[in-house]
Amino acid sequence: MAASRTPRTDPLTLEVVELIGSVVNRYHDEYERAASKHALTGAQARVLGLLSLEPMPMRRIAQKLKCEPSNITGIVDRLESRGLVERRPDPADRRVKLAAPTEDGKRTARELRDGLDDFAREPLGTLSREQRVSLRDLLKLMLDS
Amino acid sequence: MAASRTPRTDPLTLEVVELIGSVVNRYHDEYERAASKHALTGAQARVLGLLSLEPMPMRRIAQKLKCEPSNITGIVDRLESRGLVERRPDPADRRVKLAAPTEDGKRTARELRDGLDDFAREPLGTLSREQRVSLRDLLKLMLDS
DNA sequence: TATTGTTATACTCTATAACTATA
DNA sequence: TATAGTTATAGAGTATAACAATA
Repeated sequence: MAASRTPRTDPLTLEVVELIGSVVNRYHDEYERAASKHALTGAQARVLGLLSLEPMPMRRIAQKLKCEPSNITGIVDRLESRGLVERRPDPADRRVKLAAPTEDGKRTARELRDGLDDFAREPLGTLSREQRVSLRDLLKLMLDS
Repeated sequence: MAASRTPRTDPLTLEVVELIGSVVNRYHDEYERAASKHALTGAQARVLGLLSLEPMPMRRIAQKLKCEPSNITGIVDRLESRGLVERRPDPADRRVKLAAPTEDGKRTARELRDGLDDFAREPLGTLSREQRVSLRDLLKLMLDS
């Protein structure tokens, strides 16, 4: 009568959660490895990658990274001292500083992105095209919830 | 004649990598959120979760977490000072200290694990049983590479 | 008054190197 | 001599609170 309601005890779901955990670990390791190849920390690599898509105010970086704005100051400081990022004034609001990647920073971001290919090539390389389509559709479905 | 060889430029693969990145972020956020509900950091939660499966020497915790053994001292110190973990002597080797969860620690680990249900319930909840089976099989295939 | 970025502070995680007690 | 755990140290990320410049 009372249908089992909690996914808590569903072995299949638990197995999938477990597997996703493994994927998360593997992805995370690859990301850190790619970053450290360029002597960057994970946080620095994330900020650089973000800015390579679009320059933005310090405050918005913090929103994207879900951390306090005060932290961004130090991270951008370190990227700037290495010539990968620069701070520009915002003509529209003199309080705002726009962080933007330098040419060197753009190149580093591109190489960093390519470094993730190790992830694409290995775990994903074993899947056929059809399987990758299935995986894509399932992940999209998941993330749209 | 020369078949396109690099997955680097394959849009489908890139899309899947992008989606996996989103899943990684979501999973990571849920994990941190569950940990901070118990006033634990991510590293503390990971160690506690590990020990809840099986008590082990300090050194092995470091291997599992892929960090230096010296770091584990502090993390276990903090867990121990909160009564979640204790250090026991190893009868077989007096150099070794076995870290083990207390009853309180076991309960916390269990609650932490249940906290991940938010992840299982929401993103995974939208998938049918058949879709979860497909996802499981694809992830297994990926991780076996 | 409110907002942007910064500084100051304290805590945690991290790697490295040196130390201790065992083996 | 080799190994397990620890300590000491320094760098980085994090949150909190207070500050200057600007809106």
